[in-house]
Amino acid sequence: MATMKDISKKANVSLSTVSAVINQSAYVSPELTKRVQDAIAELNYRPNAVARSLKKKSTNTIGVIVTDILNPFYPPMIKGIEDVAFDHNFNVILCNTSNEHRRISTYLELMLEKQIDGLLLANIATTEDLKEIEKTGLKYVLINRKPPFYDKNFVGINNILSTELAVNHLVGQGYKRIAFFGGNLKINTARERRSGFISCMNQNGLEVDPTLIFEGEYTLESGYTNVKKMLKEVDALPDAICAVSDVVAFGVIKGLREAGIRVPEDIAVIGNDNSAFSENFLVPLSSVDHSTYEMGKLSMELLLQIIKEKHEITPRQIILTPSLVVRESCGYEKKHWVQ
Amino acid sequence: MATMKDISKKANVSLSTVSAVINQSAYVSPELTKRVQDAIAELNYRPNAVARSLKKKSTNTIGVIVTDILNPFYPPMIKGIEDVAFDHNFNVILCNTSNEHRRISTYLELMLEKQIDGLLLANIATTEDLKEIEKTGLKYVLINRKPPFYDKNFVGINNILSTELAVNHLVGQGYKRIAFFGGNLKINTARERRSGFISCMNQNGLEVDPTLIFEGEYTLESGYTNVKKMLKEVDALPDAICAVSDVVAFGVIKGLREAGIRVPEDIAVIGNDNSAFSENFLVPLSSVDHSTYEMGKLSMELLLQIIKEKHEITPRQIILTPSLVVRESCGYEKKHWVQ
DNA sequence: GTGAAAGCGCTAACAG
DNA sequence: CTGTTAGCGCTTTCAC
Repeated sequence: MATMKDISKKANVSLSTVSAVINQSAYVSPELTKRVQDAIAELNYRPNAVARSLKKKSTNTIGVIVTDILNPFYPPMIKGIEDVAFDHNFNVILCNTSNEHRRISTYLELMLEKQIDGLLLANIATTEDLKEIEKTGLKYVLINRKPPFYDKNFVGINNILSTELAVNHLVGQGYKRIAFFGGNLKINTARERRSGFISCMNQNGLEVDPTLIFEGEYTLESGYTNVKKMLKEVDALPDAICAVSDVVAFGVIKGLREAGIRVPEDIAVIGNDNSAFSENFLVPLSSVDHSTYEMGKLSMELLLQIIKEKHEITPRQIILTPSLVVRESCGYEKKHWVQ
Repeated sequence: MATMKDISKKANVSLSTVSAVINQSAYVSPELTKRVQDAIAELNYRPNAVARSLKKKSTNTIGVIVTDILNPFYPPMIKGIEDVAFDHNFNVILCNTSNEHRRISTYLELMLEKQIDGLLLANIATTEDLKEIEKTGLKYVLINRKPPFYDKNFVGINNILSTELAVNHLVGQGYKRIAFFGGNLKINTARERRSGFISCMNQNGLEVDPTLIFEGEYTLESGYTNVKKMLKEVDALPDAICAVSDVVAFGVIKGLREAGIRVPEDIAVIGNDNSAFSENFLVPLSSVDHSTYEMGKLSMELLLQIIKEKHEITPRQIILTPSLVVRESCGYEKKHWVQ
């Protein structure tokens, strides 16, 4: 691999002149410029980014940590991140914890050693995790979930509104006895969506039956086991189910079907987050779109800003607005009866 | 950020002693070792990987280039790559071309400048692309697709066998008039799957009707438009359709359903590659699994070997064996009538 | 405007 | 076994 030195010899100029034409950081006479450029072309020279990084103390590289790339929630987000990174000549190092929480520390150390310029983290929900991140001193922004009282850089969605949209759709379709299949209440999104559900039910003058509120995880299994539990324990089944996320809704529908209960004919189901799988799920799932691609984009843009600012910039929290996506799982026709 | 120099001062030893304990590259007396370790802990020192890389000319970083991370084909592969990278303290830089072919060149340059140790590329099918890759001089392995006459490092699947498995399943279910919805014949996998189809039909003593062989792309749209075309132009519809990939099968099924044709009651459909979407597709899709996670893992392991070898290692091509996955789209019960 | 020289943080000879 | 030293390839003052 040719180096700057080779170029300077070949072009018969000094190192700093070569540097100046490469970085356009100072005026260089046309003749010298051309000589340098020719030499670069001739030797097929490419600047060595690691040497440059060592000197400049910046790598044009960011890390992104996600819990499970197999979860359809992430690919659009990652794509969003990567797209703006590409436009700014940044590279992204992908860290997939595979839900092994302890991998995070290892990744953090590796990133630190690699001198990345910033970090994007999806679904950090606990104060302990946050502490570990803060300890690195890296610039970062959190995506989607956040620890309690977190007031720094963040991009996420209006979770309360997301369940309100879901509930209102259900109510609009004529459903009244609505169950909620929630997530782990240690996670802010689960708490917010749950409270959105309750307040929206109230606002619609609907009673919320506490035996129809389930806690769980953001997994298909959780939806599945909870629905089985409901089928066994609850006397009066709901006529609709509002799930905290699409994967949970998937589990719900699978459980329902296994029990011979039809969706939406017998029970309607609505998801939340509009995963890529939902459009063509066994029964096309009505959901609430979270524009995760946009989340990825915005978080990367925010991070770029933070990186570029010399002085501490005042934190920004970007909260996106979700939107309803009507498909078939809440009864496509029923709508018309009601309105 | 503390440097080795800080450590050496604090511990009152020389730089090389510090280096020796960090890299365990030479014997250091227990006392000195301890003094160094204490200093490291006290100053919260982390070695600077970019300085090390500059010196060692190796970055413990690899790049992976994929065409579209939104395609469910990739996440398992990426996970496989990332998992073995993690185990070897390597980081992976993700490059998503978003199907913009020209992005490849930019990524290649960026990677080169960043001095990555190796490159993994999924779905490179043309000689031109290959040339560009070769020009970088980087160590690399190709995944899934390969250009004509390519004889270097590669990991993929036995494509011929994959369609044979599909056809045999169809035949076993009692179907005889079978259509093939293929891919772009510029791509080796499409060619191989097509020839697997034809030869397997022959071996089963079945006629292949040329009007029932379609060329297309590896997209949902392609399956959809081709099936519409078939419905319009073909007099005697097939009783089964063998699709070149799962997304193509998705398009086929959507088109069929729109036309009021039931799957599998009226026409059976089988996919190929068993995407994550297939299990819970509108009608659970029978398919042929390609173990893409395994492909990712093996390709990364191969790349690691290549990187470590001093001298040119003889190329290896790893061809995985696909396996049939029976779900509902080929008639679950029919099986029993036939056998 | 151009060139010489110092140094980013680390590794690896090489002496001692 | 420990310490000194010379770079890795680049950027950036600072003289000229």
